Amino acid sequence: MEIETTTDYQKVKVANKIKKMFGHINPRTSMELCPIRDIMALSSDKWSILIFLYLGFFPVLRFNELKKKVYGISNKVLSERLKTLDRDGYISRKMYSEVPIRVEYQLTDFGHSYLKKLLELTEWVDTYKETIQENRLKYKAS
Amino acid sequence: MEIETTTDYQKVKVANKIKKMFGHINPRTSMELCPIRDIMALSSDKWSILIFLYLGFFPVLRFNELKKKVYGISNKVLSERLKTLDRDGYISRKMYSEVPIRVEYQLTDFGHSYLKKLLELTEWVDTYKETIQENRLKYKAS
DNA sequence: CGGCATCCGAGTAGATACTG
DNA sequence: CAGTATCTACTCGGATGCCG
Repeated sequence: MEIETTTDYQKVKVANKIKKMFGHINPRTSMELCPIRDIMALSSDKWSILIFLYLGFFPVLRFNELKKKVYGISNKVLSERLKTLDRDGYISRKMYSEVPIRVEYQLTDFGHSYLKKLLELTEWVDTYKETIQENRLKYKAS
Repeated sequence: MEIETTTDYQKVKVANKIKKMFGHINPRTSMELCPIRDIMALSSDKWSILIFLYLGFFPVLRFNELKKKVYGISNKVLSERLKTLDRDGYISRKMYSEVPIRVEYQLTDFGHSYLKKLLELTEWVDTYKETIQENRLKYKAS
């Protein structure tokens, strides 16, 4: 898999985007208070990524369906993640007071909007995952 | 900040992309072995994001320069992250055997390629960070 | 200067049991 | 069914000291 070189022009464009976002990039106090990093860390941790992907694939899922699909996740962590994603507006939680109780989760429009971007990053990683494996082997050998 | 609704057509497109990436999405054993999630978790954790952004903004940085900029990071963690990013091919590490020693880090073309995608996600978050704050307030109130 | 080794504390994850 | 409660285990981060 060949990586095209990034031109200086493109690098300047990237730098400008960063500058625009973090205009206050120099004063050290501002950057740490900036919420972007923490928001991203919450919505792109290893479990949340899977939750987003599954809800992007299956429009509606119940708690135990998610638990089965997001293999390896515990009740506790799934519950926490869903609560966080609900709180931040990425997913909606609908409870039906039947017996037994039924709760359905799905992406909101906001969540879909985020997933689109997350998916692009995921696709990049998918495209280059072998490259990364090779890089690791090379590194190990050196 | 208004979120445009995602059309059903777009949702199908997203689902297809996911299916293409995780064609083996059903057998529960495959998904967990899939390295994509772990690669993403490594390169989009809260510290790595800042390292990428700073190296995208300042083309070349030394260890202690990064440490000052990535405010709050410890020697140990910075060292670990840089090693991982170097191993995976995102950054290059050049050592000059002067006294005192000088080590320079910069993004590789591979790293620049990744940063471009990461930046798009970051921009999305930057655009909607107020929305997320509002969502949290609404959630708290409910 | 650029780390690595070591130790320690906090937080987080996981397993299990239990409940409305 | 959809969680919560509890406990344990463990990873991870932070601080410090040292060395080439």
